[in-house]
Amino acid sequence: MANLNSSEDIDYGILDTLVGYKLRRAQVNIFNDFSEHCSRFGITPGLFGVLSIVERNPGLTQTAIANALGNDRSAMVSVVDRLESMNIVERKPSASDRRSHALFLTPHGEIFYKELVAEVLKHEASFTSLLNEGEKPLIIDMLDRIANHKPAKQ
Amino acid sequence: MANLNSSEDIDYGILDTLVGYKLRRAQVNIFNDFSEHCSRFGITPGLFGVLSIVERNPGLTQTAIANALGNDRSAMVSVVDRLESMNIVERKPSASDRRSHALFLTPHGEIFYKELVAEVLKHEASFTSLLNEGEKPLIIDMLDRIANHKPAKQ
DNA sequence: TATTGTTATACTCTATAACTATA
DNA sequence: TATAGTTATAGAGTATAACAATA
Repeated sequence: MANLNSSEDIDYGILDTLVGYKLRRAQVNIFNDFSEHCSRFGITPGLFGVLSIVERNPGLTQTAIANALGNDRSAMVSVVDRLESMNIVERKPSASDRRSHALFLTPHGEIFYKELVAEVLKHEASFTSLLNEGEKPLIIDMLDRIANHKPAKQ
Repeated sequence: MANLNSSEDIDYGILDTLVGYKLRRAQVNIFNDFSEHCSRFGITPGLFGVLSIVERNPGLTQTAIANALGNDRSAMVSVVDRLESMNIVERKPSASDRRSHALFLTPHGEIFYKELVAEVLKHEASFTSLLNEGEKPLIIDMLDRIANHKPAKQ
């Protein structure tokens, strides 16, 4: 009897030629591995993005960070709440604008982030090992092109 | 006064070197454009994936399709319900196993899918135009490697 | 015993709208 | 008038567990 559940004989048709579909499958797999690596830190890919921006750009506002990451500022609230509750990030009143909060890593956050980055780099190396000489800068360049492409509305 | 909301001067640090982060940004952008192109069809990237598998592999069970797409079979229920309510897909009783449903495109679904593919190919061409000679097969190959990589648990 | 479709459920992510305090 | 942070809310996507029918 034919095995209707085997995925070996599946014809993916056009999906095998679509960059978007392949991007999706790759992104899900690499994010799952990231999450496994960083679960002991309690850090998800989204939290890591915020931490990385704060670490390199201390004093930015929540809205600036949301814009940098392409997210809505409303989503920043619970993220920063979580990072503050973990004693990794702190909100400080902005000197120039009393509406906004300036974000900084705490002293513990600085140490935490360094250990976290070491784990992230292990994860990254595992995937980078799949790429041949010169392929990593090339795929990052291609992904930048795709990420920044804004087709004209029709 | 310094503009804390400009994303021009942001230092992305390690994020600029992480394939996972770049994949995420690229995938979000290309999925948004896909959704805009296909909104008049009422089709999301996820629905398109199911349709493409059904069209090329008529008679597969819901579980087989979920496995092919890397999703859980429980998520197939509402997806197939939606596609049936749109008269695009139909569940037929499996001849060999009365537990399972065999999925097929309806006659209208066949026409619908052809028109949909034409729109998807416009979307795809817009992004493929960003890639130079030989880069598309290369990025698809790299994305396949990343999608299929299963690091040993540590 | 195992699998299929299903249901109920829950969790994350994301986005929108509206409010307040400030600018 | 406009903006920052916040709150409430809602939708999509995804996953787990359990159940009835069937294998």
